Amino acid sequence: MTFLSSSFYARDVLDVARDLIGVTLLVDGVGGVIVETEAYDRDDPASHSFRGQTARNAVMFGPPGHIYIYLSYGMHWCANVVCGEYGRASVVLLRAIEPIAGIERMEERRGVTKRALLCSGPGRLCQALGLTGVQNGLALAHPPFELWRRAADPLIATGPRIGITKAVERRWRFGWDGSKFLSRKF
DNA sequence: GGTATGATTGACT
DNA sequence: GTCAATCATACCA
Repeated sequence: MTFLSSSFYARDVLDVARDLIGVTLLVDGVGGVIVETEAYDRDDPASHSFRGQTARNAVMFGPPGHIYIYLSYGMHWCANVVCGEYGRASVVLLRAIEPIAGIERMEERRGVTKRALLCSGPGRLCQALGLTGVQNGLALAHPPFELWRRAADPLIATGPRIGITKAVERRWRFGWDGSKFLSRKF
């Protein structure tokens, strides 16, 4: 197993979204295998970056390989990986993880023990891993983050993104086909 | 200053 | 399946 290099993120957002499936993500040693992602690009009406740079989405316009975290619906944090060349303002939303390490810590944070409810969904994932606005803008190449290149070669499912009202026709959702830890079936 | 909206979730029928 | 919670953000006046 080896760490993901910084060049991994400086590619087309669709490729990164697909290649992140099967990657192990740990935050302070807590996490598991990414099983579901979504891509958001600059020329994408569903993306936060579509209308240009603001205070909230500034991290999206920075260097790739950093994490963009925002508060959704006033309650839930959502985490994204910045992709493409500097300023491209494209990101991959992390939607679900198969819990592997630090299960007890995740159960404490989530208040549930059912394995499939720990990290299946962007808000749940952030709560389980302890991600909030505090980590917004941090580089994934440094602690508390660890991203290990995937060992297996998963069968990838694709489909329309969840919870959006614009550009709904784009099939920019990626997942590990058949995983029990998806936020929803494909 | 006012208001509509939202990359969600959990509770409930 | 439906729906409320809860508030930062974006946009308009």
